[in-house]
Amino acid sequence: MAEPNVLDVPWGPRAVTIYDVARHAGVAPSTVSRAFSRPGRVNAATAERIRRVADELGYRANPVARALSTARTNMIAVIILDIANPFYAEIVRGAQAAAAAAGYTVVLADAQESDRLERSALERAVTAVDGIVLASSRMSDSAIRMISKQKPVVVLNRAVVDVPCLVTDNARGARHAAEHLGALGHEHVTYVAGPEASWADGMRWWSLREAAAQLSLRVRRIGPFTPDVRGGVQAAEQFQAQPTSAVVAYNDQLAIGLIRGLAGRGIRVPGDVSVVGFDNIAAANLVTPGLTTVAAPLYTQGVTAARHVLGMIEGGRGRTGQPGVLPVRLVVRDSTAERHRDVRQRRRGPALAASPLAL
Amino acid sequence: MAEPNVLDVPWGPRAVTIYDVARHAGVAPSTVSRAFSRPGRVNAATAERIRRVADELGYRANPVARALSTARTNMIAVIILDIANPFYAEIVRGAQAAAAAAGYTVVLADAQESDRLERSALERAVTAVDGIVLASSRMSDSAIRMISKQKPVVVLNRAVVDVPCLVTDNARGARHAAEHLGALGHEHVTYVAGPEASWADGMRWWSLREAAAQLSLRVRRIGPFTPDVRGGVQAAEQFQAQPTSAVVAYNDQLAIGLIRGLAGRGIRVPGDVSVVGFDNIAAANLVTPGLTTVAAPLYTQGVTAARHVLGMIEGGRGRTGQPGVLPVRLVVRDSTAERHRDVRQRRRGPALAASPLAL
DNA sequence: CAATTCACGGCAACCGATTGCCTCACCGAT
DNA sequence: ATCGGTGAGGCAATCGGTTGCCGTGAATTG
Repeated sequence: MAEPNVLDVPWGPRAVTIYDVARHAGVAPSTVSRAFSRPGRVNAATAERIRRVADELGYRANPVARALSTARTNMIAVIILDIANPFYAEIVRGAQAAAAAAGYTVVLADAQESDRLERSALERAVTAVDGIVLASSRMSDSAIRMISKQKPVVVLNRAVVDVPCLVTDNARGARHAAEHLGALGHEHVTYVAGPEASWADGMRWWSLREAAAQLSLRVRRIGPFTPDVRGGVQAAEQFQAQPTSAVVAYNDQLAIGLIRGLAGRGIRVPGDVSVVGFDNIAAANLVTPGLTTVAAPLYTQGVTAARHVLGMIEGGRGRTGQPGVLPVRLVVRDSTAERHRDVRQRRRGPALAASPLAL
Repeated sequence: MAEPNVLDVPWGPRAVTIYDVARHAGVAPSTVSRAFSRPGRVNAATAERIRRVADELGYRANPVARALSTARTNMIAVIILDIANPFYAEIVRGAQAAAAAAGYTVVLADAQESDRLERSALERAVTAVDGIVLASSRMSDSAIRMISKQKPVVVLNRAVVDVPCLVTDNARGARHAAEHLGALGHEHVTYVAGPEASWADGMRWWSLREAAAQLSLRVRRIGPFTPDVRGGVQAAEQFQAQPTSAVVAYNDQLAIGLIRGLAGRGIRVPGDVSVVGFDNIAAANLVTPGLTTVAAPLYTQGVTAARHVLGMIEGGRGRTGQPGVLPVRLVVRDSTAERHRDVRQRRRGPALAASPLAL
């Protein structure tokens, strides 16, 4: 009778609050609140009764109200550039696991590779969450520093002065790639570059160059290309103009696209050209040939980043000194092989034959 | 002097509120609030002054406080089963675009294929967002109905009575696949099943069966398998015991894994076996051979779902009658071909030769 | 036995924005 | 001169928890 007909109301009667519970349990609202959030503060029997009443009424704390008074939302944002990029999946998983363990929820925001969208996502996030993991960003260093002044921020795969960062060991990765190719007899390596705004791209190219110099390999760079399969196909066209027997690509998508593009031009991998990628995305093991690539501990990176943010939320400022560096390893699959001088091997390679370069 | 040293405070002094703005502008807080949210309600000159002061002070409305009094968070949750599953990427993109257009933010929650995690994600979401898009779910119908009583919910790729749903035309998709295979001369099709809890799996198998009957094809079913590449590799083993010349897989990952697994056993696709997948994930076009698959308008599905949820939030209940059905199309690539009776074609197929079935 | 501590629960003031209602000033119209 | 209308702004309640402080009765202590 006093109960309104549930079917009439759009989405149920207004949710039950601590006030409802308090009334039914014959206590003050504050006691209800403490019964849940301050164990030991209220008498065990009372707490039990409150909990029972709350259960019967179907009470759920309103996180918005809680957030307003505590200034804690118990959420951290993970901002990724592109949800379609499998690279982020493991990072997100790791962050989610670490956050959940600490009672936090991860909200994911996808910037869709757009500076503008990233900004607006951040704009909202900064006021709505307790901390932020920027899993690679296209924004300027100073913009990131700005955000970092307002909320705990950890930046991934990029070094920003005065902001806690967590990067993978691109230098060592590039070195591994160079050594691997060198050991296979390659003497000339092309680097297929990703976005100019990418910090990782700079690191990878620079380190590859460095390593190549030490190993007496010659390197050159083509690009930039958009870091997806399409970009790789485009790269193939440009590569063909001046081919080399070995390629290191900014990431796996580029590498995969490149291999596709080469195949379309009758250039075989690894028969004619060896290709190394970066990131070890799931697809790297799906394509034919399997892609040799530099793998980073992505899950661990996610966990570490989230823990760090959480630490900054609870504690004080984070270490903003040197960026944390995560180890990498080279996963050797079938896209790299010994260099072949033997031209007979190339069955359908007129374009290559026309090239002045000896592969 | 009165200003505390910014460097001393963990994350800036307490954010500036409408009260600060009001004081500096010499008006009441309510006027500040209206200046922003109720255009025309305050004098243009006053509004302008308030806006200027707010800018100078760096005022940003606190979404939590706003949400508390309006009972609107302006967020919708999109819950996906597995962030690593590329299938969801386009859906999320579409939902995000539609939400953004309406001034809403999408928060993504990844259930990691776990009923428990999905539940807890939902548990939190239900109180923290205005509406929910369940992009496929492993929960029970009744649990979903429960949630749907509390907040606007739209379910994707699954039909739940009394809850607004949006599915792709699995029946037609299965028919297309069957017709395509039939036209290529295949007479016996194996369905490689996905999770039993998947509504889509049931639909696909059932419809395939139906279509096959009409086309006088014989079908059988193996599985269930986990809907990832690994599952597909396992399926290959089981398939080999009783091979057929054509296969329809629950989704692309399974199809890709199956092709891998078959290749490892010397069975070639499409030479020996034709394979059709579902979903048309990005990788379907990356693998070799390119995967023939049933494609659905995923982006559109995301847009539609979000619009629907938004409509329910603003308006009343949603239509819960028949589920909306989105059209599909068959993308023919290289994993399907004419059936070969010719055994010479199989160079390394002893296992197949041992089979009693004529392919 | 008096003094003090302690456990337990209630009161009420927040958190920051929104909004219904009221007041006041000023307008033209009667 | 009076009245109704209207534009502009302020007051204060409200959303639902949280938490500092206080009061009470009981237990502990010297």
